[in-house]
Amino acid sequence: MNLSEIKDKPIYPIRTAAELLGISVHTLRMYEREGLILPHKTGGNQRSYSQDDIERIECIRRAINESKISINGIKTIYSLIPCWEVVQCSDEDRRNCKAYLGHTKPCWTYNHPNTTCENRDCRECEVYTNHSSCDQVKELIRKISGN
Amino acid sequence: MNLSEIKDKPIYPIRTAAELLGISVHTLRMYEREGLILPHKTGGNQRSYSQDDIERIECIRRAINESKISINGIKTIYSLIPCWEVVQCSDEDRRNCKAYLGHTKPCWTYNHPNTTCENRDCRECEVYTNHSSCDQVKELIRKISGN
DNA sequence: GAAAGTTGACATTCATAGGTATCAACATTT
DNA sequence: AAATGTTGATACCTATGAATGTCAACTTTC
Repeated sequence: MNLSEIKDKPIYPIRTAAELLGISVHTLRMYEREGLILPHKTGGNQRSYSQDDIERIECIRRAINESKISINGIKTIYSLIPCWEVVQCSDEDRRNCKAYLGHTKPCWTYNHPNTTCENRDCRECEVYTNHSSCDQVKELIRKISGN
Repeated sequence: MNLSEIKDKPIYPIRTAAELLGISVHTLRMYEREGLILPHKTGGNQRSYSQDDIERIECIRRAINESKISINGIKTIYSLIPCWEVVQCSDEDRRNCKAYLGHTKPCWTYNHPNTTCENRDCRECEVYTNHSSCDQVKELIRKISGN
């Protein structure tokens, strides 16, 4: 198992994750309801957080507490990620895709029937895993421009 | 004079603009200090608002009041506009450009010495004039992707 | 089987962002 | 000349977003 796989291993139950982050269990569920995070679930539907999840949530909390970006602001920023370039979906897919067309919710909060994304697990998708900070979002926008 | 020139004619002093928008004079100055708007100035350094300015501010207020995006969130979203593709600046320009590299403030809030932008008036620039809403920002990101 | 998890609802606390008000000293507009 | 504008500071209000707590009924974990 390589490093990136280790970091994505779900190891912390919700209470432990909350303690590590210094926030309440309630808040973690709220972030999930808002579509900011996609924690692993056990067979019995219990949340389980990886080291990557912890770092992602720390990043989100910096945006809220230090950069003073509201949760709806973060959702909007995530919705601007050019996911279609990452997954290289078809023009046909794009024409019907709420994530491609919209600008309010992250792409990973939508169902994607009949598209390239329908068989992909958003949790594993680079759009989700590599873009927790504004920094990374802008880097992608720079990268896709021009070619 | 064509329609777009008429709509950009500075005609309202700050008090009138505030009344049209139903907000205080103070709030208008605050939006400007935050870098959300660039009103015209008279020879005597007094603000003067055009119809375009009014519409832009209405758009910003919808983002704040309806979409619940904080001012810092709006600034961050504006900072993601791929301005470099609009003005077609050089690679050299980009390497030294705070707007290209950063992700906290709109490009029109920076000075741009020794770049394509240094002789451009940001007020007239399409980056500023055509991207007051998230809708328009995303549309540009879609447009620049892939070619 | 005890501890910790689940969803959903509801009530509440706390901090602060967004917006207002006022002052002074001064400049511009009409 | 009077009205309206400027910057900058300072103090203040208030609406609300972020976060917490609790309860019930139930399930999963260890």
